[in-house]
Amino acid sequence: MRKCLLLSLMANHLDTFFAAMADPTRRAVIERLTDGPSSVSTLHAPHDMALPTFLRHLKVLEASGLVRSEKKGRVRVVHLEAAPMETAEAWLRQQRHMWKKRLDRLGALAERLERDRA
Amino acid sequence: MRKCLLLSLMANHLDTFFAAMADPTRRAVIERLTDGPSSVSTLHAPHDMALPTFLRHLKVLEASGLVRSEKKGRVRVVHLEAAPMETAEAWLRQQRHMWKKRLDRLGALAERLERDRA
DNA sequence: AGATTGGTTAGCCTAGTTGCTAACTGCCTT
DNA sequence: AAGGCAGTTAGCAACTAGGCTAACCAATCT
Repeated sequence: MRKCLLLSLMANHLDTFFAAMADPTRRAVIERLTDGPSSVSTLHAPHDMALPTFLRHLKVLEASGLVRSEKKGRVRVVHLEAAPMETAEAWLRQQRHMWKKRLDRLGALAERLERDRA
Repeated sequence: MRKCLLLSLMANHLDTFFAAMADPTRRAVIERLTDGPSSVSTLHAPHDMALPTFLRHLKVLEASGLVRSEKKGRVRVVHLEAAPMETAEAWLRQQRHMWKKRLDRLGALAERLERDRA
């Protein structure tokens, strides 16, 4: 029961995380933030879109937990939060691991058959 | 120029990959497929939705390259394709790496300041 | 105080996604 | 050949996503 709750929470996180990453603008923001916090308008500058539109991308990132921000005076400073990325990476690694394990079992089986035939 | 083309191709792959992963039904299918290929209706069984709806999820997965399928007689067999997952995992790892490197630089700087103050 | 800068809210539009049902094709079994 | 099973196509409704403009705070600069 406990585990089920945990899993569904994580599922929800994966939902918002992957959805957040599915947009090139948002991935570019993430890349940009890996070398340090930055203000909204600085982040906005290289992107050819209206500021309100861009702001909504930031909100999506923030809602997914990938990014946090606080306001100092009239400028809002945004910074990266690595934890959700680790969660997702772990999930992917897990899937690949399962997949590889199965292929190994399959390989072993093939080898056994080969040996038996000889 | 060549690199730019490559990057934009990858960007496009990341788009479709992350979008594909943003849905719990589709992630469940991926998990299921890690332990072997399976037919459409077998994959469908545990999901409480109409078959045509489910089929579209499969199409999304196939379009993103995560999955391939071929038809044998009247049944279509679906199997996992690990490469796109590796690409995405690599991208995430890269971002985390950049982030960590920056934190290290920051740590070193702090340490230097500390030393100077002493 | 008034103008400027940085961000925010509200509202609109278009395109795409996710669910459904109904009807159809094409292979297999009897 | 008839029936059923596996999948597919077409078309509809509800909702979300991503873009825009216009108008609006609130902090700073002159």
